[in-house]
Amino acid sequence: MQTLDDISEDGIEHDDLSIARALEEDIIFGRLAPGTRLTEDTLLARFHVTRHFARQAIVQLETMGIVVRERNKGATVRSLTSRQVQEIYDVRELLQRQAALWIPLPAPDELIAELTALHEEHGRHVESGYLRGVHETNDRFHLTLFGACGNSHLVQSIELYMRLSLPVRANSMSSKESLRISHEHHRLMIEMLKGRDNWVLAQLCVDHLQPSKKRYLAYVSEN
Amino acid sequence: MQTLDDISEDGIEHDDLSIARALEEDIIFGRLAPGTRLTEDTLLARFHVTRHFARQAIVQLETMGIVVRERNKGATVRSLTSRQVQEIYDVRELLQRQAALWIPLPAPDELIAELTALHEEHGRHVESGYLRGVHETNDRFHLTLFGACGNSHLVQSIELYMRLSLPVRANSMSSKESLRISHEHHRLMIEMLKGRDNWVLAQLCVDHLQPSKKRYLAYVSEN
DNA sequence: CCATTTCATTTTATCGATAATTTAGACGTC
DNA sequence: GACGTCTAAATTATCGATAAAATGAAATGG
Repeated sequence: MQTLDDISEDGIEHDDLSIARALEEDIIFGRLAPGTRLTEDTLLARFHVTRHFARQAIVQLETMGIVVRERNKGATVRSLTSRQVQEIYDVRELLQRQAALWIPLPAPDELIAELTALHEEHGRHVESGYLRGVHETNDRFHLTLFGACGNSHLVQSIELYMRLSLPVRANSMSSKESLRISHEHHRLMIEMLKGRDNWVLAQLCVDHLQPSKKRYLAYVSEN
Repeated sequence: MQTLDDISEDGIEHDDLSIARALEEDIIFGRLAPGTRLTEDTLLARFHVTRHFARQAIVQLETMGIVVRERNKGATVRSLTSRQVQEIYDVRELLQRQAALWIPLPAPDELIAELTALHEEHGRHVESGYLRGVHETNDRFHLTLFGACGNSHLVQSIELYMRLSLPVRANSMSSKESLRISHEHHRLMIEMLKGRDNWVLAQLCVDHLQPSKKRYLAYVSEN
């Protein structure tokens, strides 16, 4: 297992937000396993920033829900029990289903166009195996889609739960086959946006969440 | 209008969390109007803490969603447009309805007992006009109730949205009549917990939110 | 040999000072 | 009088140093 110390970030200017983003990526790509300790000094050394920023970044990560802090003990990458995963996904499904139901159908052409563009970029990244791009366009796709529901607070909560499920989704990034299935789901969603049936769309959005959840739960139950 | 400077907190030891709580209370009781600026120096003077804690408290309040920060400009108490209130309440209703639906009925006796105790305390505070107590027992009542759904993440999100709607709920604290109605709702909820009909309970929980929302929306529309 | 205490090390928490940024008002120019 | 520029005041952002707390290893006593 690679440790934090092996990763260096020379010559890049960092603030607390970019540190948080970098670490977020490390987690989804499995470079940082759940439970890993995150000491301020390590971040200090890796990102060449002052203690203030390292600290701030950890606070950031905590409010983003991907790190847990204990007083006077520092932070560790959040690790999820299967119970917690179940809970998180129950709420994710609730939120995303409702967002889908609230999207006015048929959706306007600009939205379709925007999503189609994201979808194509996503497809390219899947085929070329550029995981960072896959992850990023995937999230942008969903946030754009759900953004159409018109309730920005709901979208914010959806975003929060997307981050909470980061370690769960990490597994699914490894197989090109599952990425292709996910990509196909996205295509169907765009089709549904052209129609008038919110319920089918909502069901599709919920079904879309199942594979990575199931894969993760199966994975933890055998350990 | 009372300003921040008029309030002093001599002789009390504060950390960032207690400052956040104190300010939260100021907001719900209307002592701090939405839009009010919150400078670090003001908090410094009021709570006699170091800059570090004042700052931390503001960050806290920001993540709690009751304060907005702009870079290099400081924080202001969040003010909600009617659009935002509508959005927040749409999500609140979604979350609380689902939580109610997930509560296993009939509820265990211990839960009934716990809620009944809270309910009685709430009633006493209403009658004696002790608003701080009303607010606190009210929130504890709801968190205990929804906690019975078994999904701690859902409860956390419900809590978040309770805080987001703080300024909305502030209005309803002023009239004893509306507090009594609210109190009666709680009694009905406890009754429902003894039965087996989740849907009635859920509807009651949603209806319970309407008065303060409507009062607030009516209030802002006439200005 | 086990339990307990002490102590050095590691790590986080807190602080006051300084730097950087924004704001608003004074001033001059067109 | 409108417009832009320049300062001074107010305020937040950043920093390095120090304090406090937790941890684990070594020493001590039973």
